[in-house]
Amino acid sequence: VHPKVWRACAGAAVRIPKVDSRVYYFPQGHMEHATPSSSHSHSPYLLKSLPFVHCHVSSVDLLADPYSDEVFAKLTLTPLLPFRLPPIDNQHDADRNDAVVSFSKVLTPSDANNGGGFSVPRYCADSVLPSLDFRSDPPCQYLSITDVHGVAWRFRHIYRGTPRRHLFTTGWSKFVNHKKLVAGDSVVFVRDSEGMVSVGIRRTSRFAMKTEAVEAAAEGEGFS
Amino acid sequence: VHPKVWRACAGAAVRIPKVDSRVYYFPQGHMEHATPSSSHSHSPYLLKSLPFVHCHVSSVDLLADPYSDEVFAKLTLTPLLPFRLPPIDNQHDADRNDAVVSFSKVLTPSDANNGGGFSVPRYCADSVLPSLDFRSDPPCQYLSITDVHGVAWRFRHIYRGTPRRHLFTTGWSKFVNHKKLVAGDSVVFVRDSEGMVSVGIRRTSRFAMKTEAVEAAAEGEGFS
DNA sequence: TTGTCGGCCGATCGCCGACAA
DNA sequence: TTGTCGGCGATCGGCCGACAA
Repeated sequence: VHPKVWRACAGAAVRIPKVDSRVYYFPQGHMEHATPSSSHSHSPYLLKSLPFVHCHVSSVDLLADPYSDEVFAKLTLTPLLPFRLPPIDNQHDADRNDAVVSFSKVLTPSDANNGGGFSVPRYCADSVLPSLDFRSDPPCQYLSITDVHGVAWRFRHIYRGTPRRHLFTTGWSKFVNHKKLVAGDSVVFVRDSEGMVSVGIRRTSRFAMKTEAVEAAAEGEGFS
Repeated sequence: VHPKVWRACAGAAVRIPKVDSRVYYFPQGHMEHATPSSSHSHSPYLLKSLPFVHCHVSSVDLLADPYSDEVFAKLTLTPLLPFRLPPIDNQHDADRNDAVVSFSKVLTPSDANNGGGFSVPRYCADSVLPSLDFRSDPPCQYLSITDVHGVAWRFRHIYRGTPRRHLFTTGWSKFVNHKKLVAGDSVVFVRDSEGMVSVGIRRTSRFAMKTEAVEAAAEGEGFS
């Protein structure tokens, strides 16, 4: 998954440490996010005695679940128990220089219901999507937008109605049904520096379908 | 799965040994049916040196795959290497006394295509299905038919057209789609001694979707 | 006897502007 | 600006008899 797309899907509040940085691992927080069956069985002594563990981040993978499209981060940590190194800069992003624009919208019932299209917020159409040719009436174009797996989805983007508004019509309901989206889920549109548009989704917290993804996401959110 | 339904689905050619009987296990046959990756790795010496092994059947389970509906038998075998006991009677079926009637049909493209019903062969309608009330015109009834999992399927059974023929209309395509049936697959209708009608399916040999079921079925077919 | 076809009717899908929040 | 609604046209599912294999 492209890092910029991943970040847009995960949301602005999520911070992921860089490779080779140092972080503090909070076992208690990880335990509370894990499933009840697997969490309370191993090494309670260690967990209780160590509120946090200083670790070295040896790998960071930004991944997406093939089934649910949920994004999550997989971190490999190496404990640095005897040492105490000053944390290095986690702020600087190597991928900050290439500009991307993204827009996220929570799906309304009208967006998610079958038989409906998608109301594209004005700002999203203006800043993320390719601009329409307003000489035609109504202005209309077909967009090929790729998801986190690289699969391209084709949407008809039209500007119509009174008053005028941006809509996705043809292709939208197939996307909703295939991704099993419901009202309350979010979609994220991202335009990278070359003008390519991607789409990601973030599901509302009606419980996750895949425990591993939840645990891994919790792992990521535990750091800051 | 009820033994009679299981047998109708598996086909008349399939013979399954009884519990506590003695059978000969042919490792070579089992190997050839197993997947290439798992078959050629273990104990080739034993397999080559023993063309068949005399075994005691300690359990027989007639099962159906929850996803594909494919029926298969699971046998538990105990080798009787030092002994040679005369095989006991495998012919007598404890469940032979209760009479059942069954009919099997290979699905035509018209049966399997969407938008189509199912042509019920005359003999199947006469001998397996409850008889219609021919005073109404056209004669028509709704049938509740259970599959191997005990799930009931409702079919509209009508006798119409010129010339007259038996058809399943409403409910049939839902069954075909849910079971993912295609032309060449078979359906089996069974009426037990109490008049209850069941339906089973047998898929054509475009390759099986679940390896375990194939191996187990091959295990069953290896005996005779 | 029964497999396939074209006709046809009704249900659903999905595009539309109206209107109001 | 944008969420929801009713209208309605196109498409599709699926029931039908005709006809031939």
